[in-house]
Amino acid sequence: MLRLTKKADYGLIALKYLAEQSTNGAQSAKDIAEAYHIPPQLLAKILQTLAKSGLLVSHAGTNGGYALARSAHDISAFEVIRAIDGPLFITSCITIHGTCDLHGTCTIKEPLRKVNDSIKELLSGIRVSDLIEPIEDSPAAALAGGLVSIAL
Amino acid sequence: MLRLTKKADYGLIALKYLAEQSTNGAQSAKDIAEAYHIPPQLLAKILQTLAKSGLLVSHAGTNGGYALARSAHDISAFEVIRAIDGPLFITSCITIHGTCDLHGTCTIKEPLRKVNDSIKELLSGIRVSDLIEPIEDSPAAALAGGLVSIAL
DNA sequence: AGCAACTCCGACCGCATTGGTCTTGCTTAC
DNA sequence: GTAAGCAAGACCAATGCGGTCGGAGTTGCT
Ligand code: FES
Ligand code: FES
Repeated sequence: MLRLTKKADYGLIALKYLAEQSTNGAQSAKDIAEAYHIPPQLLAKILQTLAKSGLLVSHAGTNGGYALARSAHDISAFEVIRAIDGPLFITSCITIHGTCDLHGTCTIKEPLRKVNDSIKELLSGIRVSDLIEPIEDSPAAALAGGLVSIAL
Repeated sequence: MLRLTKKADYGLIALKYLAEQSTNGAQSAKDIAEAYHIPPQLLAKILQTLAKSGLLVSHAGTNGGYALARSAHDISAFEVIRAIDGPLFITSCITIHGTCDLHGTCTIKEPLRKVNDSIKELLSGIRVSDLIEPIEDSPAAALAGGLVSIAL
């Protein structure tokens, strides 16, 4: 259930790496790929997507590479996933026609949308800076992540 | 992102319908399918899966059909989704080998697991009975759904 | 009991999406 | 000028989802 695509997974790994190495200037796609043993060409394409979305800045040429466009503290996991996997959402009702086949008959559409929003809130509360140093169950953790209440 | 399969969607619809019609005895898969204009054979298979998972009880023969195994108040959305889509989780690292290719190198595995757990908690707090009468933003809603705090 | 209708059940198949690769071209530093 | 690196597109293989088919079992009626 609720599978996150591998591309998004790779994207988050790369983001985290770039956040850690932010002092060393730009990092090439090849370097990141080798550091984690993931297909270089695939990661390159992912980074391009992220760059087009404005999350990364790219610099071509020798000693070029990618760097974070904003501070690691200011990039949410939700943005990353949305940039890579597109605005797909939990309601599978998005067919090619743009709308669900069961336009009026589906009765659980609205409750699921609420759930969807909650998950969105949850992911928006997670920033890449949080991935670097996993804050254990400290009081600050609840504050950092935020509280998500699900109301049907 | 985070797409819920159409099967699970159909399953939830069926569960809701069965909960509403619980007084009228068992309902056949064909009846439910026609009520919502979804492929009958497909829904049949979904109901079979749910029956095998113990969420529904099936009764063959004339005037047979399916009925809820437990009270609608006691079946969570999480159980339904898990029964249909299997125990797939947000970490896409479950290859055919059973474990991720990046066994030690992946650094975001643990944070994502926490997120996964939070979503699980969220879905577990939603019961089929909640789908029937959508409780608007009442104070009881927060109580019913529970509060989910995400702590990395 | 025998029959017929009805419903569940398991196996099967086409297709969309995803993960991954290759080729080509453009930009920049040295 | 040349090598390092990004950018962009087409292209391919496989997983798994959505959907379909025929069969086995059960119930109610005569
Ligand atoms: S199937 Fe379209 S809203 Fe549920
Ligand atoms: S890719 Fe396996 S844990 Fe992230």
